[in-house]
Amino acid sequence: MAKVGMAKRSKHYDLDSLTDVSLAIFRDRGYDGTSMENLAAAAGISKAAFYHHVGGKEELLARGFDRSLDALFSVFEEESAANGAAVERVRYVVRRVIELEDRLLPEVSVLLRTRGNSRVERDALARRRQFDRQFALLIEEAQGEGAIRKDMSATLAARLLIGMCTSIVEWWQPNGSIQVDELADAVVSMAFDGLNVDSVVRRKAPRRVVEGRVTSSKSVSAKPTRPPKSLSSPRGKANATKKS
Amino acid sequence: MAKVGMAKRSKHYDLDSLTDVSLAIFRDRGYDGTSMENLAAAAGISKAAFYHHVGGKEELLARGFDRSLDALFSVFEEESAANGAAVERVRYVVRRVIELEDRLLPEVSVLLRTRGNSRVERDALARRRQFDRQFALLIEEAQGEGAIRKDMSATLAARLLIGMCTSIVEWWQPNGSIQVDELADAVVSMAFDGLNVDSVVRRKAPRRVVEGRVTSSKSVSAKPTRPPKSLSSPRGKANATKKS
DNA sequence: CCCTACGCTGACCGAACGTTCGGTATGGCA
DNA sequence: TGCCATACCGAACGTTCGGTCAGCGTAGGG
Repeated sequence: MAKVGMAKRSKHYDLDSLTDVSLAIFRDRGYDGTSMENLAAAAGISKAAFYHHVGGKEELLARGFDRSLDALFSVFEEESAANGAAVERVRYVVRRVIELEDRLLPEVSVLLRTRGNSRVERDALARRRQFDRQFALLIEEAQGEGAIRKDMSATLAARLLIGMCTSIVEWWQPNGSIQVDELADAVVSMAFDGLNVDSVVRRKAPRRVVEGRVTSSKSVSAKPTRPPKSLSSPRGKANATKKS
Repeated sequence: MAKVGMAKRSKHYDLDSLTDVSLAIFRDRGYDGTSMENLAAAAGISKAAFYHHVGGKEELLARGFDRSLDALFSVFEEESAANGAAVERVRYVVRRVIELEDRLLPEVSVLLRTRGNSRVERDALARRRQFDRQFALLIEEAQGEGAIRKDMSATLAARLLIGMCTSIVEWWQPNGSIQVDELADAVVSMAFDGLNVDSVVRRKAPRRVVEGRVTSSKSVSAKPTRPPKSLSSPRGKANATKKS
């Protein structure tokens, strides 16, 4: 049980970093399309050595699911998601989800692509559906407060809105040319104001306008309180090689 | 070569119907998560019998890709997508894409989930990216005509818009309680008018308003010329059984 | 009534899968 | 120095994969 000094002495691999690597590979080959050989190669060790640190393929998947789902649900617990006008809470959750997609891109991608072929996957799907339900409830609340149009069912609006958010993981690359905040602004703005030209000019919210144009061309719509820069998860590197 | 009367005599399986079955299974197990045994079982025949009709697993995938991509690109060729105001053409394409997702749900689902693990998949991805590029061009054109806000890049707007559309395949079920037209209306309306309460009341387009409310609570925004009810593709039935 | 062509089967193939095992190198501590 | 836990490897495990094959039953034309 001599664990003292372990973290220092062992300059080698640990479950967390191998999970990082694995999820990155899962993300771009798909879980079923990834072999343990792929993962070991990406980590730079043999398959057997890989198994020395990792319980199995499905454990890695489960850890990825937990990472994203825990992060997703914790959003609802946050101050700005629990108090205030429902619309603002919706906006806040949307922003936080997008930030999560940036910070936990592989985890969220893998979660969103899961089809429920195993027990682990089905459990994750159930939790995810629970999240969607909770989000739809928020939308409904905002409708009740008269802040979101009622001519569309809350369920449908919620599906389309989180659908727009989740589709981001398909093309998003962290540390790319576009900033996460810009992206979040764009999504919130498009979702609430629409793409029409006159969308920007709103009478409802007080917004400074100069000669018929909004003063800032970027970061349009309302900005709620900024979320905290907390939580864990460092990202590992991985060099994958595709087959065929 | 006595092919006369074949179609009549052979009341059994053909490539097209087996492709239908296979794509349905691919849709809910994922391509890599599906075995030929799964497909044969879903078709109700032995694996060997299945191979009697089908060239191989990848052929089925390729046929699915072709079905969706051909249908997707043919949308651009249609009258309403080629002529008129760019915004209307955007709206039209969005509607047609949603209809395609309804009519070719398995095909489109499989296409959208492809990760490029083989030559066939990479080719399909390339074609799909080409579609997205063409769509972004349309958006750009609409911006140039002053019909879509310019404070968001055409690329980003295109990604979010088609992202909203493509996310539909994750939960949509044909012949469900909600109609395809309603869905398309909702998407177009949310994308262009936004979710804000005052979104419905627009000064730009002439729209009848009674006491500050739009006359119709459903089917809000503009409706372009209806697309044709053409093209092929009957759907087959399949009873899949999950593993684990 | 036989012949042939076709639809289909069970038995099977080599390869790749996830996983395990026997064994070796290493490095901190007794 | 000797010891042992740890990190790692090559090889192989049993299973499942995508795919093949020789042969069987039968329908239809001669």
